[in-house]
Amino acid sequence: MTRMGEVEWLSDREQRVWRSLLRAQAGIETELDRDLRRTGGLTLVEYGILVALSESPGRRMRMRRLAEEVLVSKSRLTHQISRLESAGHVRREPCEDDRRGFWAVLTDQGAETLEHAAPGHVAAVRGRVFDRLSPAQVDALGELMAILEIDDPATLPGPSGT
Amino acid sequence: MTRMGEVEWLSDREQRVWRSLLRAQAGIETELDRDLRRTGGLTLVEYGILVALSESPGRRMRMRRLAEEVLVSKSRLTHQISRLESAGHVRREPCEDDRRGFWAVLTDQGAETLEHAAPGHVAAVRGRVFDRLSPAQVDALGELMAILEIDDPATLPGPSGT
DNA sequence: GGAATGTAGTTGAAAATTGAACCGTTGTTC
DNA sequence: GAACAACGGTTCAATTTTCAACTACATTCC
Repeated sequence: MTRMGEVEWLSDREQRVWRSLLRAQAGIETELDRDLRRTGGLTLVEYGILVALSESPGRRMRMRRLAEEVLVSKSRLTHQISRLESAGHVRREPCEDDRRGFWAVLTDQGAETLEHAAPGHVAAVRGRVFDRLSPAQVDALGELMAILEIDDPATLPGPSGT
Repeated sequence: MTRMGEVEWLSDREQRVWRSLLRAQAGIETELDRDLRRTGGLTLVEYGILVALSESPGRRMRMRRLAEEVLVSKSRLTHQISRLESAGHVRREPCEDDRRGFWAVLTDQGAETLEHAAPGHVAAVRGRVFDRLSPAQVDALGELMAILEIDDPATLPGPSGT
């Protein structure tokens, strides 16, 4: 079907699906971000960082790990944490057993901010996504996103898998 | 179910789906952007702009309309177009019948750049999305994204609709 | 026709992001 | 144990994005 040098174009159907996907993506992100910023005083990424920390043992996480968790570059995380630090939401602590490393630690104030922001954000997520879907559709969405979130196409089951 | 002042939290299932969604979103965007930048010398947004123009009659579009089409702010579009203009991909033309307005016009060079970038990008989209899904799954994805791309929850059919 | 109001698009400065270069530490290899 | 690669994290400069004015034209309404 696909020959060397030839590229199989997207079908009309795929084209439409792809554009819907892009629009849905953009819409969800910008709306939730705007909402969260307004009601909770946080960015979507900042929120993600605080959540990750709050769920981690000792409310702390190494920078590298945290960067992977929230899917941002090392550099960006450094800046992000600096801002959160000067806002009092996070504190940096040197790592005992690896003197290159630092812990990003959620402060009480940060936890408070998070708890304050969470209900509104959850409501927004519901309104933007889950309230629109039947349970079956949520399942379908979960299945699809599980496939699409994987970076490496090699480790995949599925139609092209066998 | 939902009482005043109370917020219904996400179920475990929803939580997992939500995180998958976020990761899939981020993964798709950053990977396709990186790829497109490397092989085509364009940003995902720039690509979107050129595509929109190429498909519009006269290869041109008013700024406002274009901004809506590619889902960026007016301001950002101005800058974006300025860059594309100084790269020779786009040209601005004053609008005859509305002297406030401008056309963003795709140049031949821009069209060429686009055509050169497209195959690689399409291949990347395939690899990142469609090759991983069965036709039935593509249909399901399309249905879901069609629901989620809509901004205004009011104009919705669906489970909460009646 | 003229005052008010809305719309198209730009500007400019502040803030955020990127990417490469960098520093100090850790791990590995011989 | 010395040399060297790899890692964790920051820094700096360049680029991009954002947000709030702002200009100029268009539209409305009396």
